[in-house]
Amino acid sequence: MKKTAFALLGPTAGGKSRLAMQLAGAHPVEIVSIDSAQVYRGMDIGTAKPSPAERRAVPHHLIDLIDPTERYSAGRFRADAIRAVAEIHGRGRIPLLVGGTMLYYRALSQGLDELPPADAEIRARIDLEASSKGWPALHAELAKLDPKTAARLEPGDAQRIQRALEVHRISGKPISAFQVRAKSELPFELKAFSLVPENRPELHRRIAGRFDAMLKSGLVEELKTLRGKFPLSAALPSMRCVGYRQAWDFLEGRSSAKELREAGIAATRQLAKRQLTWLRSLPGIEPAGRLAEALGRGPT
RNA sequence: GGCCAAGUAGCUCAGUUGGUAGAGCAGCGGACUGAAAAUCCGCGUGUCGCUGGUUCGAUUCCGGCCUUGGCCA
Repeated sequence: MKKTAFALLGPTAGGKSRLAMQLAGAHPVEIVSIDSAQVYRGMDIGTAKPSPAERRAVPHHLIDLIDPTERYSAGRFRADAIRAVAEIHGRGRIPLLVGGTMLYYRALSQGLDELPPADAEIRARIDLEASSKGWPALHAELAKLDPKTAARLEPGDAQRIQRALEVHRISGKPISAFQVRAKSELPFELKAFSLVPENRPELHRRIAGRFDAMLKSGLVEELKTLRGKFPLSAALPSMRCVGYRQAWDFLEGRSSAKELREAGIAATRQLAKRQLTWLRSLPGIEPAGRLAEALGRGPT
């Protein structure tokens, strides 16, 4: 019989971490982060990482994996998460995956097809082409190589057009040939729950409150320190994270303190909205209210 | 108190030589396969400050009033 892992999903600032810590007080739980931003070392304030005290009280995994100059991926998350869950089971404890990066959750729960990994050099070359021709031209090129993928992508969807061209250049095959949605079995059972604030105004209040708290705790200072320590650029995935992107503009003198606050809060709301869209589309997710009960009875 | 300017979408503003109006941002919905806190798509009725007048018709022209900012007392 397969062992079980639990997942707690929800929009940012929705109270997931708090609930997770609470549950960890009552059950032998270790937390696995499902968070594409908490993987960066040194990005603590803006990603609302659990505090050192919380991490001492309850083991947390998949946090602080890479420097902000590096890149992570959904594929790597899937492998890392499967390994972390196995280790926790090996210790006779319960894995609780907590986070809001829904692509990572889906990659874990539904699997990923075997695609060639990213290639920084090819991406740089495609970026260069795009800057002279524009993305619609590259979309037209893609239409010749991979009509199926081109048909489902918008001519302005830079990121996906680039990925599709990248896969073709690496493998000589269209990305659609890889995307067969192969069934990939997880070595454990995964039960997912979602925590969503009662209403939108409440969520928005929490988001504003939390962003103000981040500014007060020194989000801008944190970024300034990171910029002194690493050769960062605004194009890096780490620097596109909510809060850091806006703080970057502020440090570059492109926005005022007031604009930083407003843009940061708006970006967080938009993130939360996308997370809610994901949550509505994902199958088999139960309300978080049932999680405590499930942990209590679940055979681990 | 006098003079001047501005009052149009939640915000910043454009516009209508008189035929009831549109951008950006915000917001809302959606998509999503190794960058995903990313990337992209769709959605715009609002007493055009209030009130009289002129007019077939006023958000637009004229008068008065109100509010805000500036200058002068």
